[in-house]
Amino acid sequence: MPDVAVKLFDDTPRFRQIFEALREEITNGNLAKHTALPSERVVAEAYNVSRMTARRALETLEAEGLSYSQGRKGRFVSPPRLTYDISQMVSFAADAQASGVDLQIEVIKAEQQNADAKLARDLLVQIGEPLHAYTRLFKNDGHAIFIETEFVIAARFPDLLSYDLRQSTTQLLGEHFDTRAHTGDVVIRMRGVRVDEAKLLGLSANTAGIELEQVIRDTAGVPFCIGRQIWRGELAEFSARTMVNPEG
Amino acid sequence: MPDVAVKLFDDTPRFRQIFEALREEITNGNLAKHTALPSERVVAEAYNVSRMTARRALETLEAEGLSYSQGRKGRFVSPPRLTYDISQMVSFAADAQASGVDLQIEVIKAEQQNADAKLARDLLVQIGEPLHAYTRLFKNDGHAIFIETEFVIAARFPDLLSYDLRQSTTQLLGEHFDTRAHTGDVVIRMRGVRVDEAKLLGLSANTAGIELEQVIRDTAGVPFCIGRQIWRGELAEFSARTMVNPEG
DNA sequence: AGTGCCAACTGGTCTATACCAAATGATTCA
DNA sequence: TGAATCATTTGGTATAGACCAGTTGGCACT
Repeated sequence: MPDVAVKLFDDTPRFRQIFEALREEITNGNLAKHTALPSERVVAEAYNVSRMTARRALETLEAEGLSYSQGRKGRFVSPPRLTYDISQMVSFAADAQASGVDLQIEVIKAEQQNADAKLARDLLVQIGEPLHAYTRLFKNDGHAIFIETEFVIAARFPDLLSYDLRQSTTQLLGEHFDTRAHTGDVVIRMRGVRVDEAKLLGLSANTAGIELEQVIRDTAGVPFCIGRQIWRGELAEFSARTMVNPEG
Repeated sequence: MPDVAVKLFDDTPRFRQIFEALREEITNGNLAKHTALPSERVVAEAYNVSRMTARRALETLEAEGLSYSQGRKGRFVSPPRLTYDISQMVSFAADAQASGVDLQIEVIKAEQQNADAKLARDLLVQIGEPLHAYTRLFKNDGHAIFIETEFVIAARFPDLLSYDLRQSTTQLLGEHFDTRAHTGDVVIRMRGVRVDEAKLLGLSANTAGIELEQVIRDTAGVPFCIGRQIWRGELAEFSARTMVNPEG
């Protein structure tokens, strides 16, 4: 009766033992990235537990960022994290492509909107001001990593939406509208992803992600772009260089 | 048969409907922060579902950062997020106290360690170099928000551990060792909390938190302190000011 | 008034089962 | 060759029970 023996000498939860065993497999490098993990039912039988316990173990892997779920397709080994340097005002797209990351951009939506109270405040415009709003899905190796929605003042960049948005918009605005990003404010927080976001990112609802809000200003200090990103939390990390404010 | 009627016209999962109902209660302001939420069994009976489904709804609240669990004490309404400005090199402690946040610092551990490979690299010292290592738990209103472990070069700050560590160490190092933080590198990522961290933070294992790693340098550009923080993700957000690098 | 104990909570873990819908893959038919 | 079909496998949701171990509050005894 090996099961009983285990329980006598190890009171860590069963699901956690299984989780640790699976984690070993991944971190050892036995399983390459994007490899399929055993299914809930297979794990349940292999470790002689109920499916719910096996599921728990697999979900814990996901919480640790070691695997990701593709709905009813199965679970897969996560690739290593991407790093996004937020203290440089280059866009993630430009940055990633420069360092050889295989990046795809998919335009989900592009439309004209009117500024709500929050957008108006951040962009220093009146409520109701027409804005271009476009949402794009960023993928690495064909796997979704984050969704970004950007808002720019339509009057300043009239025909922006007629350009191909599957590229760095920082570059687009620089080349065609002579507007260069100079300073910005960033806020990073963890939050649960919404249902629609979860669908695009290919993860189950009720998972947490990292939200990144950016206000971008030109050389005159005038804000011209608001960006809101929601990242798969396990696939990214954000770096910054900081400095004591010289004026105190 | 109201249950059937609901199911006919709303196919969102039952646990999600309950979650949304509970969320309403909180965001409406009907429930003050740190108020106890109904228990799993109470919710189960109130909504006529099994306990596991009620549990699921309550866990979703937690994932959204709207509540926190205190183990077998119950679940409670979360307070609003704290903001930590990472682009200023003032410590969170100094910053928080200046803006009137009720902050308590608890020293968990303080000891001498030898630098491992990673610490040695970041601090520009030899592997094995003696370091002061101290771990502190930061609380707001009596509720844990993050754990910080700092590593400083022992030779440079010989009797640091004899001071009261329940204060901003940035200030401590400035006052007693004439060392001022000038530049730094920060990395932010989401990750699952470890079992020991979960215990200190008062949350269940397998939850995700935000890790913040800092390298702090003096006015000469020499690194003298490594800080590693793990935050309750739902209780914080991190802001930064960014700027295009003038030298390109 | 204090103390210690016990019963009634709480969440944490786990089993065994069930049905659904999406995805997959093999088979069959045109 | 190509398209439609169907059984299998997948994760998602849900039920109804069970036992355990911390927490709490009241009750009885000092």
